[in-house]
Amino acid sequence: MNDGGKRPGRPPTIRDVAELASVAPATVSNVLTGRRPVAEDRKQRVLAAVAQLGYRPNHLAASLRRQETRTIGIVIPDLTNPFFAALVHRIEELAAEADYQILLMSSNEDTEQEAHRVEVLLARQTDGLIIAPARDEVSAFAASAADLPPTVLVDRGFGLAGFDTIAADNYDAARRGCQHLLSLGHTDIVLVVSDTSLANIADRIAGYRDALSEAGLADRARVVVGGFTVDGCRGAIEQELRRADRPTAIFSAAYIATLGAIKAIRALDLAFPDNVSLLSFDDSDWMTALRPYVSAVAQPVEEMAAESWRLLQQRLTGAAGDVARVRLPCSLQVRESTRPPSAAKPKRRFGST
Amino acid sequence: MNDGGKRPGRPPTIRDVAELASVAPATVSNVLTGRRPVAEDRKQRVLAAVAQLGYRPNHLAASLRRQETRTIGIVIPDLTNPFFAALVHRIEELAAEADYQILLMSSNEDTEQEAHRVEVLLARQTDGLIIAPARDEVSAFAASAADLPPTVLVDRGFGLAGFDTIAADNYDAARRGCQHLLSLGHTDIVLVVSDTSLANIADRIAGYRDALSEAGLADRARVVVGGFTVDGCRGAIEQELRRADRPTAIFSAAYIATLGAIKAIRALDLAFPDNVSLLSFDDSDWMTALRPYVSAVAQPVEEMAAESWRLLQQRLTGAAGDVARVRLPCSLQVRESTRPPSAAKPKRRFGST
DNA sequence: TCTTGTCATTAAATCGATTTAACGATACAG
DNA sequence: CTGTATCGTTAAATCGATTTAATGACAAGA
Repeated sequence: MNDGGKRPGRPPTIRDVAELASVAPATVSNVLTGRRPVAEDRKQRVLAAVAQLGYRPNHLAASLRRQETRTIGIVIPDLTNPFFAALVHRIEELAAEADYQILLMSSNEDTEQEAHRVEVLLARQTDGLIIAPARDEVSAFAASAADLPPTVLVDRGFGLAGFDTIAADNYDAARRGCQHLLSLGHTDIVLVVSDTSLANIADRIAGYRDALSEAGLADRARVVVGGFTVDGCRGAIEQELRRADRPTAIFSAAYIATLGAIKAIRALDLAFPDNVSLLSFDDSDWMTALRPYVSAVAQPVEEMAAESWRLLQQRLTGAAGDVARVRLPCSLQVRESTRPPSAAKPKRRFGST
Repeated sequence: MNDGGKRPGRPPTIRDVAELASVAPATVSNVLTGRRPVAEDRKQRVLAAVAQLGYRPNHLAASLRRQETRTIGIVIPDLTNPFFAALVHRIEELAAEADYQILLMSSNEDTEQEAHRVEVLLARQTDGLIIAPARDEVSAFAASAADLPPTVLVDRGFGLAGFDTIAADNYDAARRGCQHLLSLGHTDIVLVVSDTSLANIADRIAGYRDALSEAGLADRARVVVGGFTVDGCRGAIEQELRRADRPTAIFSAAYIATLGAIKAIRALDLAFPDNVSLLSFDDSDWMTALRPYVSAVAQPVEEMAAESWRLLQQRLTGAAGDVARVRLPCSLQVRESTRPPSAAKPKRRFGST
């Protein structure tokens, strides 16, 4: 409200505060940062001046001098994917508690955009980076780990040299999911994935295949690629469901694949689990809102976020040792959409519409 | 890879580049920013030096000098709400195109946290702010509009003095939604909201009430408050559904309320639209994945994001005039969950589980 | 030949903080 | 009473860029 008559139109600087309190700028700094002791009376004068001027330290200047921005960059493929939204949400929360802020960028699953965004973050002197890479190669976003500030890779790029990496145990999760379906008696299980080029997905495929092999059904593996859109997945799944040897179970190995699967089943006037069992990778509130509850493999998003932040913070404070590789276990939520295959395969129609 | 022998361990500065190219730092700046002309031969020398050293301008230093950070702060109540996730996603995309980066913060629906986050953003010299406030008063996050850089308020705080504000036309949307239900013959329509203190919600309630009044059913209005959690909403709705005079239609006026409503209906072994019609505020992919498709009032998220960015950018470039107030229309998606009330009110059980 | 003007170039000032190093005052040991 | 240590204080240097203002070279005009 009252600018004390200093420098009209511009926010007050540490110099203004110093002048008003009749001390040196360094003293103001010492009061505010608490780095060095300041006599009580001067401290009060400074505090009063700060209050009177409504002084707010320019974080930019401090960052430049300190060579530390307390900013971390986060790059994710797509914020509209609830998995990444939840991840970012939690990381932001944890970072804020430690007085770190986040610069958020989406790569839109595109390596070129990703590389550009990382470049921008580097220019902005972010203290650290948390990246969920679009691809599993470092070359996509940096020449090498050495070119980057402390960086942790989450969800993708697991095990890349020089980085702390965190991912869900996709292999184990897919294997257990498939075993669950096998234990129900399914032998025709289609795995629906978005894209095969990601290690994540490759792991899920491997887990699925291994579970089948262990059951002596290696030759029954059927993997369908639906792409990164709901409609793409839906189309691919519809095609499978139209075949004469229709699968008795669908294991949708991605968030969009699940949406696509549900829509496909519905589009063909089929029902789960009556006509096909459905198992989803990625859990959400909707799984228990849908009519028969949808069984799902739940990724430990919160833990992935927590672990990402923990590892990054360790590096930031120099308390880190060798690069860490953390695999976090998924949990299998058996609900209603997975049941033994019905021998008759009845085709049920709906009353509505 | 090769640091040219300059300053080991520290990234090269403009001085290093200048020295290597045998020019003044100012010349390097002029080459890189293109603000003043530089002779071709020197320009080439500079560019070569930049490439050799792997020089990357320190954005912090530039920001400090230019008094412009090309950073905008975004504060939203909750990133796990798909509405806000989509909003942020789109704004980030648009901002990136204009070479602006975003600092993202969640207020967690809490005004204290919100005020603190805004304070942090101010200290960081963000050029502009986009806020979806936790409450509709300015006092929650600033003494007044004058204390803030160019700021637009989106979704909430519509019409607050001194700000560009953008919101969906909640009143009209709720009114039309209710009219739709009325036109189907419903007279017992319960409106479920999260919280009544928000203007947004008040508008929805008003639209709902007005639609009822216009139909001469003012006294039939029933508004249920479920809070900000799915379970809270579910509980509140279950209670309504258990009453003897069970409503024939539920209008869930928020994302969580819809989830709660669906879960409540299911928990009581009821079905929509057979036992109760269901109309959702906020659309999503899931609405057409659920068994009977869920009718919904769709908020224009993309447009809200676009308009937010457009207005902010106008202010940033000084091209703006009076504060703008933009109401964007919602669209009513009539699908399968809304139907005429059945006279018999049959209680249908599911076969499964 | 001597201005006058133009233009690329650069030395120096600047942005707003923090940190270093120097300083002066006081307290204490010898 | 002198010499040393301690401690709060501050002038000045610093972070790494941009911008201002001054410089010098050269061309055109008188």
